[in-house]
Amino acid sequence: MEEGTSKEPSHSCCTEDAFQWDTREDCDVRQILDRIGDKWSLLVIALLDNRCMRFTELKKTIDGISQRMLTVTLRQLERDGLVSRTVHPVVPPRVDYELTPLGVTLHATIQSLVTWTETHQAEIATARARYDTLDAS
Amino acid sequence: MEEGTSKEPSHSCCTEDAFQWDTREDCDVRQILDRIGDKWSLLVIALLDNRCMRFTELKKTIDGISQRMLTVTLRQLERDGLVSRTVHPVVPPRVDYELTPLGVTLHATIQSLVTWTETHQAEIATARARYDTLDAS
DNA sequence: CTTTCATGGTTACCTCTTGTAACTGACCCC
DNA sequence: GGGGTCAGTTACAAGAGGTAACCATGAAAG
Repeated sequence: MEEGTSKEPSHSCCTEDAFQWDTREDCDVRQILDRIGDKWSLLVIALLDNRCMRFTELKKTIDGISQRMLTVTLRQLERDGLVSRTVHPVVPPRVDYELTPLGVTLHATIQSLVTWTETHQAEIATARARYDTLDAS
Repeated sequence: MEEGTSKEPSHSCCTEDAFQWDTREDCDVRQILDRIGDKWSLLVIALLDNRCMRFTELKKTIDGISQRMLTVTLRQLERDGLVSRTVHPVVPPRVDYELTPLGVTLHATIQSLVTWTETHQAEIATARARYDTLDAS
């Protein structure tokens, strides 16, 4: 009944037409997704919603980020052209971070992710609770 | 001219009305974003587009993922109620992974992220090249 | 004049997460 | 009975990230 003896080449039970994008580690899409999908970039972009923020302000706002990782994350986002970094030659130093036009286009998508999360957090909490009780049985 | 002497409480140069969501490390939204924004979950969900896939199939498709991390990622997604795991009691074992209805709602958003990445990869590549040459000067 | 403080970092070190590779267990085929 | 398949698990190495201390500058405080 089950054709799982690995003789059957039809490995997928539903549609066969594959994903249309490249999953190779060295392709552009993967490299960009790795950046977006790291621990902090998403949060930084989500916070920089049509306003600029200073380094310390971001650090205070993003609970749990270390100074080093905020620096690293912002440099990467700057390198990707998503965030602009403006140094004001004053003392104490003042550096403003702001989304670039490209960053703004990404912000919209990321915001929808955040919205999804807000909308479905209760369902996920329920699923987790159920999974954990099943595990304990 | 520059009011950067830290006497000014108005730390933001643009709008002051803050982000509406919680950035605390222990809040639901952050925990879910941490899951979504890890190295592999995004890719798994993106690939499970209205079809089920077997473990080995996912492993072959997602270039660079290790067996261990695929196991861990799938278990987490299952715990979150985003992916369903179906074990067929055959030999050799056959396990099908599929998006749950909740997972499908997330897939739409993640797909828009992938689409954004595809659309703007050239711009990002350009930005990176420019940044790197500036750095070398 | 000396001390203190603030900002936006950088550096050394140590921990925790992830990758690597070998092993398992059930059964089929040869 | 030796080798192959699938879906893992385990021990260990490598790499990413966290922690805390330090730096430069100049204004303000004493």
